[in-house]
Amino acid sequence: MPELPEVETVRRGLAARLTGRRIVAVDQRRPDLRIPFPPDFAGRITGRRIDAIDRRAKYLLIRLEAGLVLIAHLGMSGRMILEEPGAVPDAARSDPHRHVIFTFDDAPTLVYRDARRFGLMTLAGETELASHPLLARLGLEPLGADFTAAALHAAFTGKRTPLKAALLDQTIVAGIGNIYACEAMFRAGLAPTRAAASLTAREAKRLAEAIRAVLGEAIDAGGSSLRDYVHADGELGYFQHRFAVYDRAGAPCLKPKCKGTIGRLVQANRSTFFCPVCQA
DNA sequence: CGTACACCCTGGCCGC
DNA sequence: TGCGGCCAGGGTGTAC
Repeated sequence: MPELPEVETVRRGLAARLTGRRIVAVDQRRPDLRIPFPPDFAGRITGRRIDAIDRRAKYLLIRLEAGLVLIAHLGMSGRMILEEPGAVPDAARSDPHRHVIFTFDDAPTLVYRDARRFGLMTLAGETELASHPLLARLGLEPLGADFTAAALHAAFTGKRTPLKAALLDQTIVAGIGNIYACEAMFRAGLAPTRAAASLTAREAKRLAEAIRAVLGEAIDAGGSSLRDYVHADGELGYFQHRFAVYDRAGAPCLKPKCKGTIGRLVQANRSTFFCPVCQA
C-alpha cells in the first residue's frame, strides 16, 4: 500500500540500516519489473557504498557513491524486506516474487518483493536526476517547503478536472494516492466532484493543511508503531492505520454530530470514498 | 492541451 | 472445494 507516507517510512527504515554500507552482491532474478532493468544493473551497483537514501514523491532515491542514483518505485505491491544474512525463511525459498536481493557488508540483506510487478528500478547519474523522465514532471512535494496554500491554488488554475483526479495527478501534487486523496478531501470538507479550479483560496488553504496533516499523521503512525520501522518479518513500512472514509462505504461518518453515511463513487476508474453531508 | 479509458500483473475475496 | 468475476493503495500510452 505504498503512498507517500509508506514510502517515507520505508525510506527511514532503509536509511537507518543501510546508510554507509557497501553493496557486495546483487541477485537480479528477472529482466524487468514494470520496465526493464538498465543494462548491467547488478554490475553497475555492486561494490558501491550507499551515501544516502532520499525520497521524491513515491520514488526512493538511493544515492550511491560516485554520483550514481538507484531510483526505485514500489508500485502497488512492492515491498522492501530486511533479512539477516543466511536466515532466509523457508517460505521465501520458493517465493517467485522476490525479484532482487542485495547483499551488504555488515548489514541485513535487502529483498525487493513485488507480486504485481508494477514497481520499477533504474539508474541515473546525480547530475541528470532532476531532468530524468520519471522525475522531471512531478508536481509539488506535499511535505516540502514550497507546498503552500497559494502554490496549491495556483497549481489548480485552469484544471476543470474533478478535485479527486487532480489530487491523483502526480504532475500537480506528487505522492498522494487514492487513500490519502480521499482522507484529505474529507478532512477539508470538499466534495470530490468539485472542479479543481473552482476552489477558493480559502478552500485551497484548508485542503493544503489537510493534506499535510493526513500525510504527517500517517508517517507518525508508521514510525511510532514499528520498532526501527521494521516488522518482525523484516517487512518495512506497512502499518495499521485507521481511515476516516477510505474503504468505509455504508459506515457512519466519524465527524462529531454528522449523521451522514460514507458513500462510494468511481472517478477515473478508481473508488472515491466520501461523506455526502460533510463534503457537500 | 485536457480528459477518459484500456492496460500492465498477481492475489485475495465473494458468490455460485 | 473449485471456479469465474471483481477488486486492489501504481503509472503510462492511446484516442478523442
